[in-house]
This record gives sequence, C-alpha cells and structure tokens, in this order.
Amino acid sequence: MTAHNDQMEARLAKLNALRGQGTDPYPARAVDVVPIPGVVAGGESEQPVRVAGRIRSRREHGKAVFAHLWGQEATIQLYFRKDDLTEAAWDLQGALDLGDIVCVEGPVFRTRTGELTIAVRGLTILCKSLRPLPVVKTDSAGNTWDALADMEFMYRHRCVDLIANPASRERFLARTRIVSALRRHLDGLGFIEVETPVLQPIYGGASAEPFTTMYNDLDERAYLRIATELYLKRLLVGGFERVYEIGKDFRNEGVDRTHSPEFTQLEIYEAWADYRTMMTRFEDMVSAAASACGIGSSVVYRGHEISLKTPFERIGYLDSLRKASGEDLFSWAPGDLRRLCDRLQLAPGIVDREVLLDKLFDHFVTAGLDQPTFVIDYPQAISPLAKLRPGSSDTTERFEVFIAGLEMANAFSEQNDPVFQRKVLEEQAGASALHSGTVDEDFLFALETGMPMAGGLGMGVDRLCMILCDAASIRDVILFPQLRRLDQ
RNA sequence: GGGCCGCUAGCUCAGAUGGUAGAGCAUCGGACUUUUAAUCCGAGGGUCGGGGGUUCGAGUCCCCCGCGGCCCA
Repeated sequence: MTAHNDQMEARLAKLNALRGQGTDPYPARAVDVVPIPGVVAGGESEQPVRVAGRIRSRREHGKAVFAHLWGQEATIQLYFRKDDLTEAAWDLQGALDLGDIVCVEGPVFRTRTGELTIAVRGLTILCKSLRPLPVVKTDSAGNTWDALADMEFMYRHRCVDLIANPASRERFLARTRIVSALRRHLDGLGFIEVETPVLQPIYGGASAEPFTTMYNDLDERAYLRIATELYLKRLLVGGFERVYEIGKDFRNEGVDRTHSPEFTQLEIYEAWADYRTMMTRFEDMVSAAASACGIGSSVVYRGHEISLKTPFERIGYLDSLRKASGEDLFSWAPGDLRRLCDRLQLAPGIVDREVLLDKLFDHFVTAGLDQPTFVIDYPQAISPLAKLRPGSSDTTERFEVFIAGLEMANAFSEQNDPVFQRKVLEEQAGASALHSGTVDEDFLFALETGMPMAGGLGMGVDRLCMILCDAASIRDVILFPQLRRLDQ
C-alpha cells in the first residue's frame, strides 16, 4: 500500500522493520488476558497481570516511558522501564505508535502521583495501526483539546469517532440498552419476537415510496419493506397472539434531521386488545427504555425539559387542529385547503383533501407538541388499516404520539373486517402513487381466514433514542448513517 | 427543493483591506529512569474540497460543481 502522509509512512516503515526482525505484527494465536476493569478494581499486585488494548497516549522520559492502554471499556497506565525489559521488548516499545494494539504483562503498582500502573515486563504487539488517530487530550479538570469535531468525519469513519469521542461511544451503548430494554419488556409480557420478509413482492402497511430492487432468479421486481405490519398481522391470524419485530424499514424519501431512509422500527401486535391498550404499551416501553438509560421521570432534550410521567396527555385530532388553526378546517372545501397550503408554502402539488389536512395538521399541531402527547381518533381517509370508531363513519381508533415535536409512534385498533379492508385497499390502490397499485391478496386471504381483534403499534426506535440521548440528528443514533459517496 | 454557514498539515484551528501559507497537538531526530495537556532543543509535513474566471499576482474576489452542517419547505 502507499502512504498518504508522513505519519503513515513512518508507521509502514516500523511495520516493515518489525517483520524484518521476525516479529509478526498481526499474530493469529489468541492471547490469555484478563479484563482491564478487573485489574483496576484489583489494585496493586505483585502477581503479574496480562492485559490487551490499544495504546492511547505515550510520554517518553529517556529510559522510562509512560503510556495509557485502553481496552474492555477501561484504561490503565503502563510504565516501561529500560532496566525491566529485554532489549527486544524495549526496542519494540520504542517503535509503538498511538493506536497500536498490544498485550502487556507485569505487576501492578502505584506511581508517585497515585495512579495505578502496570510495570511492564513483557510486551507483544497484536496489531500495528497504520493510520494516525485524532489525539484528544484531557486534563485533570476535564478540559479537552482537539476533540474530533468534524461531523462528516464522525459519520464516515465511525470507528474513529467511537475511539476518539467518549460521548459517541456512550450514546451507542445507550442505544443498545434501550433496544434491550424494549425486548426485555415485551418478552416479559409474553410477546414473541419474529422476523418477516425484508424483500417483498408487494409493499404495504404504510404510505411511503419504496426502494425497488430485482430478484434475478425469479426475474421479478421486489421492494424493500416500508413496514412489517401486513406480515405481523398474518401471524395474529396464525394464532401468535402477541408478536413483535424490531427491524429496518426503508423509505425512499427525503433525509433530514429526523428522517433516515433506513430506520429501525418496532412493531407490536396484540390480540384481544385495542388502541387504548397500545397507549399503555407505549407509555410502559418509554419508561422501560428511559430507566435503562438511568433516566427517571423527565429528560432534557435540546434544552427543553420533557416529562415522561404517565399517563401522557391525549388530544383529539380534529379538536386540536381546530384549536391550533383557529379554523374548522375539516369543513373546508379541498380548493380552500389548497389555497391555505399555498399561502403557507406547504405540500406543493398535493390536492387530496385528507392529505392536505394531514399536512396542515403537521404544520399547526405537531410542531407544538413538546411534551408527550397522544393525538387520537384520526380520519378514516388517512387510516386505511384502522378500525372505525364505534358509531362513526369517518374517524378511526388510531393515535399517533409525539414527543418534542417528533412523531414517535402510530397505532390503531386493527381493521379485521375483510370485506371493508378489501374495499379500502382497492380504492387506495387505484388512487395513489404512494401505494403499490396492487392489492396484497395474501394479506386479504389472511383477514378472510379471520384475525382476532387486536391493537397494533409501530414505534420509531431511532427517534426514541434521539430523545433519550439528547441527539440533535437521527444520524447521531445510527452507527453507519447513509451519506453520499465521495468518489465517482 | 430554498436560504445561510463550513471545507486550510493526521487532529483542532489562525490566516483585515488580494502579495506563492501559520500555531498547538501529532510525526521525525536529540535530551531526560515515577510522568500524565510531561518538559526542553531541532526538523519535516499542505493539489488551502474540485474546476473555471478576474488580476502582474487568488486560501482570500466572482461563477459553476462536490461533500457536510443548521434553518425553512
């Protein structure tokens, strides 16, 4: 390989020198090491310990050298003393670069300044690092210097971000805790976790533009799923009464602070339940996820304190729209709605009354929903898979829940009337480019077989992580966010 | 899609009014056997995001493009 700069050149030269001396810079055999946190907890020890990790700092003092070794989520200081090492080990030590991965062995003592330190007697290189790492320095008062600040670099080289930014590392560990907590919570309620197809011949379960791909062997077009809904409901028919799936959905739409084309959604379906059950499920899942992050009854998100005390507030879709807009928009003619949207520069090109109303709803109501709020009873026209409210012909048992202005979840009492569902899906297939234009006959087959009454809920896992981790952008809670490629 | 901001050494950043690039850390060489933002002496390192233009001369001014951020849609 070719060096891109003087630092890589120096490292390559050291790598070649190691090989020249017969030292393998990338050995294969496992090393028998103990975790660094245990060493730190164990204190001073005459008995030598053996640990492995990455060299993060180095201070040369002539015939003594100090370094910090980072591994297993902890750091310990190393002390290399010429008199304590073989000539070969001392030379190897001298050729170490920041970022190299090594195994060291020696007794544990405290330095004059009280820092627990391994007095290195044996040293093995486990992996030579060829790229210079950002060198972040921190003093005893906690001030840091030269912290990696280039967002693009962090997104494109997450491995370096995770090494250099403890905050980033913490955020992703928190995400893992959140997802685990959601699983644990649902498992505890007797839900079973399942997996449904990512590649689908007909996409459905939401209104969104899909990614399209090709199944070569079948010579058929395929779509990446936009939701798991229609498959999970088949499982309700099949007799699994509490099911959930955590997985990636794909929507071929705009990318912004709160939208990623590839995002993680949790969907749960529960027989014998309805949308009110789902409100409780949602509240409890948020509480479980929060407490897994050490968060109690409130969290600060972007400077706003958000109360997580349950029950969350509930407001009616139509009422809140009326209140926020000061108009009874629901009685307006489509043309008037279109003109209002023009004035507000909203939803260009759209003429469909219900979609316009929904855009106006986003504009007038959603943005203001700072505290967790269930918006309930959505119009049937924008809720094709939800059940009508008893006694209503045009509103459904559906809610969306918002926190800090972000849509966090969408849920309903699931439509299980196969005749009604067929009618709605057929109308929709004919009317909108956002739907596949094909009715999912196998889904209707399932409904015709008979699906128990059920509540269902879809939750944006990335967004929940944003709130609980105080992340400004969805990219900050996705390890490898989608970015434009740089070459070509 | 629109507006604003950013892109200079491996990292973090300076570079008024145009005069062929600087600092700290990192790197390389030297000194130093309990340091910790180690210290001290010395050195190297840049297609200033890319391409055009204006100019005797462009990191700097103008235009186009790329990538990213923030805000709006």
